[in-house]
Amino acid sequence: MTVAHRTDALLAPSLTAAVVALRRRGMRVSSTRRALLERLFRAPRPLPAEQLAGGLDLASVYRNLDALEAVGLVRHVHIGHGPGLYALAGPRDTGYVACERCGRHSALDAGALAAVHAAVRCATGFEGDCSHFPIVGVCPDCAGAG
Amino acid sequence: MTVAHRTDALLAPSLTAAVVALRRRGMRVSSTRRALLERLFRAPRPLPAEQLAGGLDLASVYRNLDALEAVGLVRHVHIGHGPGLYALAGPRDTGYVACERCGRHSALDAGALAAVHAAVRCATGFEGDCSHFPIVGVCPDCAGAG
DNA sequence: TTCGATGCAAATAGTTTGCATTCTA
DNA sequence: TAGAATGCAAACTATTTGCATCGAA
Repeated sequence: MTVAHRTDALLAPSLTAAVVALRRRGMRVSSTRRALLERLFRAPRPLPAEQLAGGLDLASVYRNLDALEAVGLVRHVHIGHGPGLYALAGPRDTGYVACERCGRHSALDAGALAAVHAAVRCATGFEGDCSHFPIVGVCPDCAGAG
Repeated sequence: MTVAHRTDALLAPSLTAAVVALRRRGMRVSSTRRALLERLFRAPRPLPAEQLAGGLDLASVYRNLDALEAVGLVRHVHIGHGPGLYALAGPRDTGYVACERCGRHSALDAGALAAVHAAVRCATGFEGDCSHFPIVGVCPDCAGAG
């Protein structure tokens, strides 16, 4: 059984759609930005900026990731140590679980999210927000791989 | 209603107990280390190394926090952005919720933790580990303060 | 032909490491 | 008095910012 990198639909289902979305916002589509988008669409899992850069200027990559995230096309995950991991975004307001070994993340369905929120709220009074900072754990693949 | 900084017992309930625990491990109790421990016992909430240092050498503080954490007396929390936050440790294997605004954290009781784990496992197959990387959210105080 | 995006370099925050010196056990 | 811990300085990683230049719309 394989764990999907994304279990929900992308906000922009294709590179073309993403480009259209950007232009609609008045944002330009430079070669660097297009290259970054292509890499994001090809990425099998959330990746650190440095890995997404691969030759592109790191500062530009960070600026682009910020811009794309501000527009809602990209999301980043902080899993404790190590660099932030970036991936194309699905719809907001979902909760996520991220693997602390490989960085993959998976969405929680509405029921699971409600159950988590209820347990947390009831035990502590906290309002959990797993959409920006996911619950960290170990995915089945990594658990299996020891 | 006030949110407790720690809802569980400390591993070392007093400075004296902590010092004894260290010596039993063959660790020395220098003035810097003792000062750091005092500050940890006085801290009303998890604090960044820099704040715990306050005059002490930062490098030494980091080395000490690492050493104390290795021994299990201290635990640190990463809440996305910002520096790591350090606090005296309670018993392991508990789950935690951390406030992304003020850094306070609160333990999940066994029932709540089991509920969270079950929801996460069932929805995604992931094994959540909220003891090292807590669930991030907003505590009642911060939520109230807007 | 404008102004958003780029590339380079330098700055920053948080943390770690090297090393000679100090001090605890 | 051995070696753990310290303090200072320098290295390091991840990220941000300043600025002159370039290029997409």
